[in-house]
Amino acid sequence: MATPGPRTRQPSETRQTEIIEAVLDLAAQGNPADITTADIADRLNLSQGAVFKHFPSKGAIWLAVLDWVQSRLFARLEAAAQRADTPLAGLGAMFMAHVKFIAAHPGVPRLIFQHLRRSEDTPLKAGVRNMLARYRKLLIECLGEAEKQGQVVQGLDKSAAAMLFIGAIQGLAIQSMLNGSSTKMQEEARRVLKLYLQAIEAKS
Amino acid sequence: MATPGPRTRQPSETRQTEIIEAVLDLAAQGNPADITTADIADRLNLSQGAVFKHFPSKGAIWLAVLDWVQSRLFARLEAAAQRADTPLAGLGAMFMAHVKFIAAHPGVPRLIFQHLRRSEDTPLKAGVRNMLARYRKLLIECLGEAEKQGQVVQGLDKSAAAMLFIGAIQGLAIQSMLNGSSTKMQEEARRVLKLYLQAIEAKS
DNA sequence: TCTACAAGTAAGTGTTCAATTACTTACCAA
DNA sequence: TTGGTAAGTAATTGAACACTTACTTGTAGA
Repeated sequence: MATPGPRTRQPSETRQTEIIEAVLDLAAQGNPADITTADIADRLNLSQGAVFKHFPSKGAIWLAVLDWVQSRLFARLEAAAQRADTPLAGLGAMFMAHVKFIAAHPGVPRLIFQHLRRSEDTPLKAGVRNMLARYRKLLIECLGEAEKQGQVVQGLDKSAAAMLFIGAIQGLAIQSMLNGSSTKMQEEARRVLKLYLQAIEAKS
Repeated sequence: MATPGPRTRQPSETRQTEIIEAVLDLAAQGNPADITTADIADRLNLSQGAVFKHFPSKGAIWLAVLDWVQSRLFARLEAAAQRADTPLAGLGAMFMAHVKFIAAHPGVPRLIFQHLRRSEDTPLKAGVRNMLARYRKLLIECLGEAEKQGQVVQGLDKSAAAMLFIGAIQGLAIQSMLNGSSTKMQEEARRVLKLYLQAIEAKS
């Protein structure tokens, strides 16, 4: 038995991951901005004050969550790309992997958008920007490979293609945030992806 | 002279529009969630309490702002579409008109995303959803016209095409929110639009 | 001119929430 | 066994903020 009775006295490392998971769960249900340290504590059956034994501030929690998201998401994206046979198939696989990730963690888009909104340069926003830059780079590499192999039109505007790719996913994410259900999302994603590929594929 | 000296004692209707403009200005500078009624009052050289002479609650202010945005945006979109010669040109004109609107009112995407984040169904969120539905409908009509005239591929997935259109704009909006400058946005928009049209245009 | 009312102010109230404090308890190593 | 420390609690603090209240003032219309 791993956790007998009411969980007490976990090492800080464990608590930190528990807190991150709690935030993701709470973000999936409601407005991330409304998540309080008391909400987090409740979910772990802890007192509100105990949260601050494991993170120095609430901002530090957001940073840790962002870090978690980034490492998990990119692990999935890169794995999907490498499993594919061709660069273009890799792009498609990344698209669907990303959509799957969002469906599995519905709180993530909400979190991202929350930090985007601030116009000052917080560490949070820098983290989001960094993540998007990394994403663009990954996409442009893939597109470059595809161009070499003649899978996409020669002289393709790869920067614009990356932007449209990310925009398409963001559009889907927003759609699922609006109607609250991510059930149809997978199917819609397939159709949008198909259309996207029309824009970049080498003409037959 | 319309406004001599320190403005005092304006009719409520005037104040209401002043408040809406103040909110848009403040949202352009910072996090909309951080805008307080005191911030708004400061900007109009009023006391904080005076704001509530013109709106019953802060939520009513958000609703009024959303309404303002919706009516202005759609006026521009529809005008752009009608000025164009063909349905496809109309789509392009709408795209650029929307981007221009965002560049002119950088606070608007922030406001929209703010209300999207809540998962409960607030009137605000319903308003945003309604606006997006109206947008989709407008796009699908345009695409239908273009299909009739043979400007786009026959049997085009118009729903997916509308989604990709909106996603592309959202991607651009997020981009400009991230780097804080909307200067390059117009140029990037042109390139993304060109790519988008590749996806739907009838093959020559 | 005067008066009713819309528009304004200043000073609260109540609540929410992050962070702190003072204290307690479980656990591990010597 | 015992002492130090990491993990926990309950209670409090202080700031922020939406909204209210009691009162004042400018102004349009009779």
